[in-house]
Amino acid sequence: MAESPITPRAKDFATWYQDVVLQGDMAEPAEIVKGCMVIKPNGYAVWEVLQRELDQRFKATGHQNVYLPLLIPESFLKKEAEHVEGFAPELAVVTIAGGKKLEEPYVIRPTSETIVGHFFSKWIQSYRDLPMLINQWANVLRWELRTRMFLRTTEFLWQEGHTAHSSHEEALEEVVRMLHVYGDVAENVMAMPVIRGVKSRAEKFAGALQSYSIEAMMQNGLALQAGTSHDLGQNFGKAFDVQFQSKEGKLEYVWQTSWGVSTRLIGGLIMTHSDDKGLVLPPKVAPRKGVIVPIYRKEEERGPVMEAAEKLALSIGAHVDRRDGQTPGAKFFHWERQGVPVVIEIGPRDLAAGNVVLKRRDTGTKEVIPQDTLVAKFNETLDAMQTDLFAKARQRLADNTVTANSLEEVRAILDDVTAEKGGGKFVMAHLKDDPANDAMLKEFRATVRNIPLEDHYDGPGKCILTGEKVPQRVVIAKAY
RNA sequence: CGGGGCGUAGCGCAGCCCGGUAGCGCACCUGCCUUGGGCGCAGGGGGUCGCGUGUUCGAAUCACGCCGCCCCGACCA
Repeated sequence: MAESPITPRAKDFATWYQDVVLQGDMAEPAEIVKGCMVIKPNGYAVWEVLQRELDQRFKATGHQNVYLPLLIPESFLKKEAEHVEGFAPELAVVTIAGGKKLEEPYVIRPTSETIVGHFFSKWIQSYRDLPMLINQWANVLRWELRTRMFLRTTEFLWQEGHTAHSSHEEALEEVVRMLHVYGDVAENVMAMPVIRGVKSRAEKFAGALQSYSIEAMMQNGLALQAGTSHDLGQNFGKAFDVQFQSKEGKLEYVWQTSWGVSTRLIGGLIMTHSDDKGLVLPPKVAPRKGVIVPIYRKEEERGPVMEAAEKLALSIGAHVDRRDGQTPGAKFFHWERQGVPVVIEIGPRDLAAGNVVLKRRDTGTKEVIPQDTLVAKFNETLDAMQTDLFAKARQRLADNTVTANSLEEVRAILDDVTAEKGGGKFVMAHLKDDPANDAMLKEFRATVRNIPLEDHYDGPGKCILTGEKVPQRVVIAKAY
């Protein structure tokens, strides 16, 4: 594709984000389908890495994958009052199929709790069938008013775990366990620090007793909900009659959970690490960790250089940029924009000296090293970059998290923040968990992101709105 | 859905106000030459000007309608 300049973050953060996605060849707007995007090979490869990392962890915690229908009978949605109310505005409905009007319309799944409820009721009879631990990798569709690639599109890819348990305690353990799986992948794979916490009542999932989330901070200080895990209580169990016979022989409703992360993670990844030169991918999610750019001047140099390049590539599993007619300079720019962690140059001079040149994407540092140390140095550089990216992001989170002890302070901090200007903050304040209080924050377009599990900033205090004593501070921020 | 911007070659744009049959840069193709951070020169291919209707002898250009994209808000993973 044609490669244009990237708008600097400081000038226009939203445009910068778009430029990075486009220039990194991650995705593009579907254009012919409103609100949808095409995830291109580079973007999909990152998704595959995330899928693999997550799926491994799901399996390790006892879950199995299934696939459920895309179409859900409309009546299903209505069985859980709060659920239908929450999703009704964003549903797409199929009313005609096979040339005939359907007796009962289907909705295209916005999520699968209802259809899971139906099948759980078929599959579960006894406590021996519990816990039931399933997950599905799927697409879902929500008619969004405003879309941004990866962050919010009408159709997106995600994973939704659904589990049923015999007790609330066990279900809650599951909810928290999966929240920590998400936190682990976010921090240790994506190098994206997150705050694990409980959603406020106003922000919880429609139909859940309680929702948990991991919240990340983007480079402009805005929050991104990067994953959610819900305690569904017995709400869907009751709506879909999911009962089991206990050891004691009593019929009881199951306790369910659901949890999900989506392709939105890729948006978070981009807005956490990338810079004005383009995409920056932490080594652990980079589909291509290293690329070798061969350099030769004369035709007789070409053979030996290519040979050395191929051999080195094999030793570290790197890709050789064999394209002819492209100058090395053009190739460097190309791979830089693709976020490749390490680019290795090898030319006649290196060949003569037995060296290679190693360039690290995030710091831009170049190092000349002996060829026989490449494997070690390459891996070491990847590790260092992974560690440094996380440290840098964590520092940014710390630097932009502040405390406030009154509504006025919160306002002063958040009032003038927009996505364009950047400079958003996470404000830690005491606030009672009451939807009426969340509503007060709307005035400056902020929301309660979550109530952290780890007590980041002191203990109990007085609610900045009502003066009531509350156990801890909550995270207030503007969000995507 | 409200406000703003935009839609002309694969990409970025000019032309539109003042109607006369489409141009520039990059990319692409051919040849030569080059290659350690976006090589150069020469030649060449490619567009029913987002869609529709209307006004006109004639519409990229004017009018009306529609569609899509981006930004800002309300809604949301």
